[in-house]
Amino acid sequence: MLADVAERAGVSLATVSRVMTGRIPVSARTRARVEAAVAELSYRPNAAAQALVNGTSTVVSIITKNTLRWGYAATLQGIEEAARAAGYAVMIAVVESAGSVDLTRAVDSVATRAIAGAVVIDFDEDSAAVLAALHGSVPVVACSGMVKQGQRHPHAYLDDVEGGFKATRHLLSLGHEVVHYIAIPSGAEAGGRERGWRRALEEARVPVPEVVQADYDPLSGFEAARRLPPGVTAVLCGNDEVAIGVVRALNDRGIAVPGGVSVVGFDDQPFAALWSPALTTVRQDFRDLGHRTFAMLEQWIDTGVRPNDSVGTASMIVRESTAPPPARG
Amino acid sequence: MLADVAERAGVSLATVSRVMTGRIPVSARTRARVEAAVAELSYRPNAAAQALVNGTSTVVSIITKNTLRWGYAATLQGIEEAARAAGYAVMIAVVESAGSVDLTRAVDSVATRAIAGAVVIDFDEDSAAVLAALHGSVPVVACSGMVKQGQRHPHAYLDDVEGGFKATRHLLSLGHEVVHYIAIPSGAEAGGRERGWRRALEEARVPVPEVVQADYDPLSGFEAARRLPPGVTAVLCGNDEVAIGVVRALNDRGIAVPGGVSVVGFDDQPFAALWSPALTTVRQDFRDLGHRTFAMLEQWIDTGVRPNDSVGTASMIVRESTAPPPARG
DNA sequence: CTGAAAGCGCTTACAG
DNA sequence: CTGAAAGCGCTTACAG
Repeated sequence: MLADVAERAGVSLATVSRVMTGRIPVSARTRARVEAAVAELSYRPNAAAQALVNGTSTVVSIITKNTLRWGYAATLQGIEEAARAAGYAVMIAVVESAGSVDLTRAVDSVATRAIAGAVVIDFDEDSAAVLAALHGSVPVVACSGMVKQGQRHPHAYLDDVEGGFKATRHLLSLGHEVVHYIAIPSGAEAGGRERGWRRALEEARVPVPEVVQADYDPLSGFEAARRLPPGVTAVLCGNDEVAIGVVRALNDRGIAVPGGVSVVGFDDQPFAALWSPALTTVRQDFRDLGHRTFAMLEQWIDTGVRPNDSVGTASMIVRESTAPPPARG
Repeated sequence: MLADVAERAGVSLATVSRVMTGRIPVSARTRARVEAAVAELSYRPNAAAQALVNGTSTVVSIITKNTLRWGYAATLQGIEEAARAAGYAVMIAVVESAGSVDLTRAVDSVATRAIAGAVVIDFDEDSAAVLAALHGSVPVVACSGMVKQGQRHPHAYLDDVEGGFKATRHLLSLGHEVVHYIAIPSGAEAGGRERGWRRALEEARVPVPEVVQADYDPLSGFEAARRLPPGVTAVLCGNDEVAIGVVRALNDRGIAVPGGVSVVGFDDQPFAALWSPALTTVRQDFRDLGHRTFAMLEQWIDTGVRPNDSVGTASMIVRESTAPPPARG
């Protein structure tokens, strides 16, 4: 194709290449001729050939377990935005399980593709497994909900521990004597939330009840709420969707929120503010997490120096679903 | 790199290439030697070189305006799943606006990258603009919420018109005399919903009230609800999130749902079933839409013959947010 | 069954 | 400022 342009413009391949890359001086006349030819032929360089000769590419790969759930999708959006702004195209590789097939695929996606770097959304154990299997041909940066020491790859973090801690403190300060936790599936992210909850209870020298396990969705929250022991007055949920199910289950049993039980969510999804009752929750800025993660990757690609970790903060959003515990009967 | 393997195994480049591609007979002994060398060197073929020589690639590109909102994200997930199952890697190109920069980028992403084909999530005008600008170097399939005639590219459809129609019929059959519509931003998808609503009203020879415009999010639904005229008894919303905001706005004015006003959502997002009241809504299977879209693309890539359009169906999910209108005061 | 050689579409020293 | 040539890492006729 380059050859077509060269012929049309009456110059050599090299010259066309020079005006396309724009790095080396070309006379104005020649440049104009070439540009005209490019336009007439609506020529587009072949990315594969460029990648081959340059040894580098302008694509980055995002490795993730999921693309639909709020935390993942919002983080993905943040990464994509930042990558696009920096002129990179993005590939996405989904690792559905830690099975060797999926893992190999994901690892290959960074090893065999001509990519400039990769980011892994390290929110769960499957992504963590991929991360562990990634050996450094290109820069790889990860993001996660909980600060972990001794990671092989640089990380951008959200502070889920702080989030869980603040939420639990909030409930305690309202006068609740016990705060229950309904967990989303474990992995780094959930782990941090639970850990913050536990720490707040321990610091307050208050009993730490058994964790009730849910999945990510509202229905699992609904079912988990049934497994809550009697006498509960406050519950922190692993995410807002679970909280929705919990509130509904409570209401169905004739228990008002927050009159009978206080409920706190996690994430501050868009619907949280408009729920009835509006959900008290912990806001995590996943999009910013994505921005930070990509910024680290870009810096690494550009300068060759491994970036430092980055940490975000969680903020408490108090709305209508929490209140002091009901007076003892 | 191939050369390293060849040297290590004591064979020619061609032989290594043959065992890698597996298409041409190689003696068992040679194959074993090569495979051993591949393993020892943990050799991975360079995708750029392969793409260059093969002229084809195993990546498909997804072009979309958004990756976070429910309809887009669920469709994206469906496409990705199907692509992965078929052995394709996926790139994603986000077109944030119809501005020429964004448009050019998106078009280039299919023109310059070595891709096997592309799918565009044609839910809005910006994606439609990209679609219109795509001229056929590789197969391109689109998906959309409303059947449109005379499309240049094959489409997989959701039947939003049917969905809007069914929802409106449901409200009418409950005894409502007027059904209002709160629209999400227009573009193909929203357009179909509105069209179905309008058709149901016209068929019933009932007045068609003015459309109230919202955005995609709950807050915009909340605000839109304030612009509803007095005396409303039934409202169909462009999506579930808007419905959430509408319910809340109504409640804040002391109007019960469904006691005072019936509200219907659209999409059946996971939270809809656990809402209070549980949301009556129209289920659209976006994930299946993604599967169908990719299947069409794959067929086109494999057989070279342009696929036929595919149409899905919308189903009505009746829950708690709809009821007969209140008795006249 | 296996090897030597050409070629995929570019970029970039190296000469002029 | 511009061109001829080599080379990026593979695959695939073409000979043997």
